[in-house]
Amino acid sequence: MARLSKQDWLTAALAALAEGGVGAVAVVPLAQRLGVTRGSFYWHFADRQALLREALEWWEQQGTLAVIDRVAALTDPRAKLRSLFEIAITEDPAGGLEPALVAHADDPTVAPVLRRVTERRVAFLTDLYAGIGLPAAHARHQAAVAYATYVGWVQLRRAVPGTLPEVAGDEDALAYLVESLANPRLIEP
Amino acid sequence: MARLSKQDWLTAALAALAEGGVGAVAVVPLAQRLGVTRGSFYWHFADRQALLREALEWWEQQGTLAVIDRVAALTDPRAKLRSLFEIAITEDPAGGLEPALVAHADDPTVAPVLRRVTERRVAFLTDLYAGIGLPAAHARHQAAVAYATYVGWVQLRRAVPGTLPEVAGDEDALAYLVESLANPRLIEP
DNA sequence: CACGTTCCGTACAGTACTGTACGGTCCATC
DNA sequence: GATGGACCGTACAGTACTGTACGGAACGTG
Repeated sequence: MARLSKQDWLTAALAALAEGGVGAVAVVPLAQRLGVTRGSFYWHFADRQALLREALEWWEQQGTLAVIDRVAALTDPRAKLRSLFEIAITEDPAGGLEPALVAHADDPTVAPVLRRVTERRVAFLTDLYAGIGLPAAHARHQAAVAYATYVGWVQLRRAVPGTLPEVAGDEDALAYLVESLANPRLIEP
Repeated sequence: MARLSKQDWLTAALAALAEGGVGAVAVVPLAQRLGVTRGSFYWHFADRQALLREALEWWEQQGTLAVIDRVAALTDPRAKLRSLFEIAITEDPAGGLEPALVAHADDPTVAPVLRRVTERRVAFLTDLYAGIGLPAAHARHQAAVAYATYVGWVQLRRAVPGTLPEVAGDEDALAYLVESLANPRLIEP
């Protein structure tokens, strides 16, 4: 398992990030897990932060845009909503990475990436809700609520898996969640 | 500001926990912020983990049970729901502490506390939803969704405050959120 | 005002990590 | 089969933290 590429370090960094947060993206532990010494790392990257930055950029490209593209291919707006939530909830873009990112949102390296991703996703959601007939402000509110639900759901699945079986694979609960988000009540503010 | 009590260290620990997570509950930085040296700490506590444990226990007592008691005093079940969400969202029990805890859910000290709190809250929510007429399984699902929304909401408020004005004090969005959670659709799974 | 308790400062030892410098190894290519 | 670039190991210096040991100050009570 000798001779690593830059990408090896990036994927290892994302895995560590998902498990232990920003603090876990440390050179020594990663090197041990990869079976090399830090000599390898400092050849590929300038420093610890460079690794973190590049790993996050890679995730921003892969994880977020890919899903949006897949859903945008559909035509029926309500089908788009259902499909989006199903994909987002069940596929779990990068194995519990999101909770870790949200948790370290104050980190100067994480913050801008998280900001961009959140913005893009909520904007996309807002469009979808507008597409099924919600007025503008209404759609924006519903998008915020729906995105919060998504964030909380993956967060809980990771935090208390045994305690809350609903968030961890229960078919009925999942269907309920998707329907709840795809069919918002038309509440007058 | 000399001569501290044990409680001084506990509250300082909770503040640090909210800001920087479990890793920020470190003796040296806390001592600096409190204007003393570590000599003080090791008189009050056996070690770092003792501080973390006692701080979490204190939070579990204060934060969670108090809110439930206040809401339980009301009679109308739907008013209970509204009141609960309003309190939970606006008062923010302990200043962004929850996101930090969820983030470090794998920490052996955090895990049991978080498990108990989540269990208690979801059970309480389930009762409330059953109280407004939802059948049992339905109520449980809705409780999970609602709690996820709450978790995500406070999480987002802390993570991307500028980006998502909805989650940070917007009156209309807040009202929309509360109504969404207090008036679930009656979806047949 | 002595005196024990409560609380804090300081010094020491130990651990885990970050960066840097440099020497060495593997490997394709010519 | 030598040569140069890609890759890794090792040693050194520096930082930030945890615990422990112990001496001493501050304080309330007799």
